[in-house]
Amino acid sequence: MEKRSKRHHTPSPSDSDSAEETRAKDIKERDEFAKRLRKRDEEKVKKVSESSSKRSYEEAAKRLKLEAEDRDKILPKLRIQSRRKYLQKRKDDKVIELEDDIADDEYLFDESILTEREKREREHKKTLLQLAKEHEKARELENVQRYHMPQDLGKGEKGEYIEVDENEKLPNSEQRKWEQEQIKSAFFKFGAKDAKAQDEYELLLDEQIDFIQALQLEGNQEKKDEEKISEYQKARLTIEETKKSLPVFPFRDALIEAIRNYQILIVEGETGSGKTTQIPQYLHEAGFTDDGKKIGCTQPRRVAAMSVAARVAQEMNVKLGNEVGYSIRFEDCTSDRTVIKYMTDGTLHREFLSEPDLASYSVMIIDEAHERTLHTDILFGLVKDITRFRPDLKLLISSATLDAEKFSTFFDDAPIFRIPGRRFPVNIYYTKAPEADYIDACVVTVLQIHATQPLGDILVFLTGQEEIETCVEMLQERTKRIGKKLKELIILPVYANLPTDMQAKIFEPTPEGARKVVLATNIAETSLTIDNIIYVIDPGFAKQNNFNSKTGMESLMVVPISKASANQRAGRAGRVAAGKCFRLYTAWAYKHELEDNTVPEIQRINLGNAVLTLKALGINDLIHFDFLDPPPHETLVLALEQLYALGALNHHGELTKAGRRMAEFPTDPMLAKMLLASEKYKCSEEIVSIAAMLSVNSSVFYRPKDKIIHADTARKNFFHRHGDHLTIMNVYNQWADSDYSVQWCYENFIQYRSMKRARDVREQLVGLMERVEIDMVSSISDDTNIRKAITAGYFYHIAKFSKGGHYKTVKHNQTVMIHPNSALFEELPRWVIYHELVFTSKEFMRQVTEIESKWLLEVAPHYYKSKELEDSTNKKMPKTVGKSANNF
DNA sequence: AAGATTCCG
Repeated sequence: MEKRSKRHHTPSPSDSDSAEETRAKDIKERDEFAKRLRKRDEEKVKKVSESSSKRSYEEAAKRLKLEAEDRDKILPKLRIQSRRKYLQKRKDDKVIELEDDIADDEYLFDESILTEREKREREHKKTLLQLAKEHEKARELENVQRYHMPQDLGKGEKGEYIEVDENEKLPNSEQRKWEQEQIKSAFFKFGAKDAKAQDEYELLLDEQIDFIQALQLEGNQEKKDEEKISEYQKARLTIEETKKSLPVFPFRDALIEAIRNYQILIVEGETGSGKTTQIPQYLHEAGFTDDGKKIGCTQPRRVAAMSVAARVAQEMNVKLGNEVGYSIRFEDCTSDRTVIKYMTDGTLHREFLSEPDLASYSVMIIDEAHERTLHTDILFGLVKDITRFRPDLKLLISSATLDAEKFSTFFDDAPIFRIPGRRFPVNIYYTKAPEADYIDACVVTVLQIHATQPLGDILVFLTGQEEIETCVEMLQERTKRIGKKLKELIILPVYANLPTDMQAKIFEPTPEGARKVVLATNIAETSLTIDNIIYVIDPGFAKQNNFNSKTGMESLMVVPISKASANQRAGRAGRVAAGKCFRLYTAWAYKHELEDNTVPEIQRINLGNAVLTLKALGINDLIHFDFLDPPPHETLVLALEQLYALGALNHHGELTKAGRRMAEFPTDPMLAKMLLASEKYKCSEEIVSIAAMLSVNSSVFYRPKDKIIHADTARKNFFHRHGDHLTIMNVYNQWADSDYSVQWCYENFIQYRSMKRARDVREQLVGLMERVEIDMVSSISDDTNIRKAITAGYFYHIAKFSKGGHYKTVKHNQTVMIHPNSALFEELPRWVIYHELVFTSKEFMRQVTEIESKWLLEVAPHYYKSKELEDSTNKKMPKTVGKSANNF
């Protein structure tokens, strides 16, 4: 608190008596509020368990599958099966809904195919030109000897590149030595064994890249045949036999014994060992649930929690949602009978608010701990603390390799239990020299593999949608040029924003005699697994989000991946047979330029909500909270400072009643404050819609390349003259008026998926508003009230149009700009409030709304003095008459 | 005049 800027009020000593009184009163009210919450929770648990124990298996399974349908990452096989089943079964509402969904999907899908084709033809010439240019560029950069950032490309100036250190050039440099040590076989040349193939391939391809084979990623499965048979047999194996065939099975008894003997155990097991599905069952069988307590297991992803729970329910032959269940946001599929509960890490984190001692659990398993999500990182500290006063609680931290030692140290030297995985060896190849243009290098490598390597699908890791699109175009162009001399190459993109049906294509089996290339973002690193990948191409980059707590600005940058990430990528080649991974960087770069591990999320993002939740859990000293890797000090200070300014903490750093209410919302504290403020301004209906729209990450407007003009005019039809918050409210309300129609979204260039999500979020928020005792009321005719409520939450995010002709933030006096997508881009009002600050090509404010400065004194008198809000010039700002001011 | 990586509550 002491770091607050001096221009803000500080309570003066003379106030202190009455201040003490109000503080005591507030804390009393807070505790009473908390008590009411607890009571409501108990009632809710009763209700839920009554209703869900009645629920039939079919119903539960259907719910799961419906959710799965909605998700993008489920195997199409499953989808087809489930669709068929539905059609044969009862034709209840759910089925009709599902059919509609499918029909809608196909409708959208057909359209996108058409436009794709159109686009391809139209841009054919353009692509050729681009290709030529890029080749030129690559040649120019040929001499560059350094692992570099990809955004350097395109700047086109040699001078921007740093040449290698002189040392590295020396004949006996460390690099050389090291590489020689590592190299097992000589140069790996494509098709070297087959002279004929080699000749043919030289004719086809005018470029090639030399690779060097270095280390091998150890596997423990030797022959493919063996696996093939077992794969075939697996289908006919009984569940019991399948369970026995898992690598974890032989360790069953030893594992149970270890858990009996130690309170905390680190389980190190590779994927495919069966640990996630089997260990909870072993513990259940061994009597860990006899006392009426549960076994909990957290997962970083929703799909994982659902599908693993479904699998375990099947193995145990029980109804999903009864003895085995799962709990994720928007959906709690558990009952009072549940003894094995899978959930997302975020769900458990929130659950702490209602059950801070995990009293209903006998064992808690934190799975996939190596992924180091924000939530698991916080759970580490919380759960470690609990084991101190609950000796009966067992704790398992489950992680894939490498990090186990670190976890062990953190958890007071807990023993490490190792379980082997099931994986085939992967040979790793590095480039001999660094590649100047890794997109081009990817294309060349794909073709090299295609021309010379035995059949098997290829997975290429790129950083984003745009890169993937250009790479797809390049590959299409070059394969066309090569013609029929090579076998068919099926080129498929995958990234999160790709429509569901396009995503599903990557799961379709590759036709006989053809080869599939999947161009993916790091979505393919963990979130989805593609069968039959034999070759992986890894340029070594990914996009990463970073939060700068000094400026409060987020940025998305391309950075080199970590060694851990590189190995995860390589591992994707060894799932069905021995594979090969081609790294488009040198062995030297891998060894010396890549970090061991990716910086954990907790050190890279805004911690506002996390800090509030911890405060609500009664953890007052956050600076000394037991973090595995502590977040930057400034990030914590900023979060605390903001919470104080928002009134969530009092000047003693204690949680206030407002803070306790805010903690109920799974959102950024400022957004939570805005929701609370809607009570005073009688516009909770509108604010809840705005909040829901703000939390779907700006992917509401759809903007296909070939219909940019249509999309932009469609977007402008929603514009509100006072700004973006009211614009997105317009979108939501009109969509609701259309009865949540898919067709409406399509016509208005709105992403249906985002809207659906906004609707889910909105429903949840409405429930939470009731929980924090706020009535839902509407004030649609008065946008001033709505804007005041927004201001009450976001008074930290104010910018003022200055004399220099640009905006400056009030807090940091930092020059920022209105994002070109904003409704106010051409308006330039004097005072604006913004939702977020993002650094891309410039410092942009995203989601901007006009306000009046006097409101700041009304909503945040403790934070603003009238003096600093005075306009330095008395002249009115000349306003551009926006052609786009199209109000409702 | 910009441009979406990925999860999670």
